[in-house]
Amino acid sequence: MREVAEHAGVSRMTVSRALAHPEKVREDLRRRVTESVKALGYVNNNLARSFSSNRSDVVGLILPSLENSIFSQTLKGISDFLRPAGYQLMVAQSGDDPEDEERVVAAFVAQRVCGLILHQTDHTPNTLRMLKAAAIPVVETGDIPRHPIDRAVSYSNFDAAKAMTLHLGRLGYRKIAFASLKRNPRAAERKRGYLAGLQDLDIKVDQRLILEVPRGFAGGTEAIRYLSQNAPHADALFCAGDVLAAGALFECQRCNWAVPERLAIASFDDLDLMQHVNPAITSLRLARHEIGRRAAEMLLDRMDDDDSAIPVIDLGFEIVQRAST
Amino acid sequence: MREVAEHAGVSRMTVSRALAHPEKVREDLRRRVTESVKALGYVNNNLARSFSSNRSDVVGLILPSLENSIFSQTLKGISDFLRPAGYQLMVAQSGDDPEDEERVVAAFVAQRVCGLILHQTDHTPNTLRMLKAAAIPVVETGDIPRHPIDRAVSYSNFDAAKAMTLHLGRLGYRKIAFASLKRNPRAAERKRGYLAGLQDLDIKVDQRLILEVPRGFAGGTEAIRYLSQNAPHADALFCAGDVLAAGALFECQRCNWAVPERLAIASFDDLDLMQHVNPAITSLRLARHEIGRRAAEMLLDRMDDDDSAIPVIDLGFEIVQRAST
DNA sequence: TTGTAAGCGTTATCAG
DNA sequence: CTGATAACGCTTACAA
Repeated sequence: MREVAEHAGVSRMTVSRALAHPEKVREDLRRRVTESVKALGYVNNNLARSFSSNRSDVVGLILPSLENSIFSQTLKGISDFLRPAGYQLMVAQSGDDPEDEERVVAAFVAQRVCGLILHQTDHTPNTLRMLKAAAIPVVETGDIPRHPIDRAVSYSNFDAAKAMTLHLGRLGYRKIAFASLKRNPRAAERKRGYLAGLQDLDIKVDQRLILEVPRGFAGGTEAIRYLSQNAPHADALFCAGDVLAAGALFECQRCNWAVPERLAIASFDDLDLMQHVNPAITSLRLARHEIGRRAAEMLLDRMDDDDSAIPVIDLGFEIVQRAST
Repeated sequence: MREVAEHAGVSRMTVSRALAHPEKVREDLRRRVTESVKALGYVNNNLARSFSSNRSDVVGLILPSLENSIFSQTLKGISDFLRPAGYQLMVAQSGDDPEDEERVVAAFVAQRVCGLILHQTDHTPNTLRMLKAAAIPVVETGDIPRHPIDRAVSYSNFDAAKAMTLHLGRLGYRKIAFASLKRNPRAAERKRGYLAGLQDLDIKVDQRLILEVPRGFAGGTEAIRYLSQNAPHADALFCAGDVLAAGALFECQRCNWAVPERLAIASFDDLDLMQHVNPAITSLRLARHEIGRRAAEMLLDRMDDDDSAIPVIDLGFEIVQRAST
């Protein structure tokens, strides 16, 4: 920057101002500066800037998993909003383990991120302490948290699962099976919603209809195999996981189980895939991209000390009825 | 840090050393420092550290798209390697546009990332200039670059597509259609490979069999509709895109086109999906997670000024023959 | 092995 | 609107 200042015949301070607050510098000087910057190929040192001003423009994002397409949508939503606003995005995964999350939060706080988006609502006491001490805005976004740290943008896993269960009940299904995922707090909430839905429908819980399977297509395959052996009376299967339902459908095709006649299938996430398979799968549409966008927006508002907004935004969901139910 | 130093009764320098090079501090002092750190809840300021030492521990990653599951795999591979090594990951997307990439590179260079992984091999002159000026290690990874900037870890889109075309030829298919993606340099390379394969097979190029479709399942649907109207003589369809092939298969199911009897389908990427659909789809298995891991590894080697490694690593591919061909 | 002093490149502050 | 000066919190280099 010193070189630029000399080249333009002004002080370093003027260069700094011309770059950060152009409106505070007289037109002619500003032009001389920008020309010198270009001539010398000067690249601002953001590290020094952040350090000096004690405020960085890097947002941290912690996702349960980096290779899950449903999180990619949120990631993109966040990035789409952040980048035009001049912010950078740092990512890491927590594997849905609060201890892992704690380590990442520690690293991000050390990195002095200016804000944090957490796709998780369970945190260790240490994480909460660090976040409080760091005093940076935080937006949670995997579920509607019971005790939000700061702000939250999400849908309610409980409400969505309950609504789908009621929907299946309204369609006449009574032996509704539920396939959940192990060690996944959001899937656990969905299971709670499913159980609440059954209660509203006056259907007694049948433990044989509640399963836990691994994630991915293979989990869906497993679910169908389990049902055909242990619970052939099931008339519908509600899958808590993204691609479980598709895996289940593919296995039904192989077993010649007609969907929805032999078994109806409903899914929790409306991936593109759901509307292209045969038959198309009934699912819950969640505004995952929008959640990311809004979370980023909220974070930026928070950085400007805008306390006006509602602390928790529930973006809801939509049941998309298709041929599989 | 001053507070920690006072609390532990040592100099700030000793604290710094105890944290960065524990082996260079006597046991008892080291313990006093770590205890003070814990007692005061001190979090190291990585910004100041990076700024002062003029070397950050943040790696930049630029992907064509953030919401594509095939890139997620690479992203995860990178993250899995970087995080245990104590590095952070900053991500952004380029939309396969070299101009966009240039903007992101500029931002990342300003941020003083210690290395860069680019999932792209076409760059603007300005990007190259910046990268050279910044003198940071760069690993390219979307294809085998003709003129690598620094290092590269990838497979060859050309080789893979050619091999699959030859494979289809060997199976007896002669009217092999190819579905490519618009504005995607990697798909363009794959098309070149397809054409080279045809030549080796002594099959004359039939322009009616070469299509360009939008990405996603819908593109596959479109490909089948196009073929049934304009090129019903096609006996195989080789899809250049990740989910195109699945979309095509689903449309075949709806049209009652038997796969592979009426039309064989081959895919470029071996997503999990490919082995679960009916029939399972023949595809090219690319070590996407491994590419990420190796790219990160190479980057870290480069930072230690390790010039020993081979500049370009071709991780190859594997043809997975399944029921669809 | 530990401590001292200087400086990294920028912005905040205040004076002109 | 512009410029001089002093931080910012850490590490490097050197001295003890």
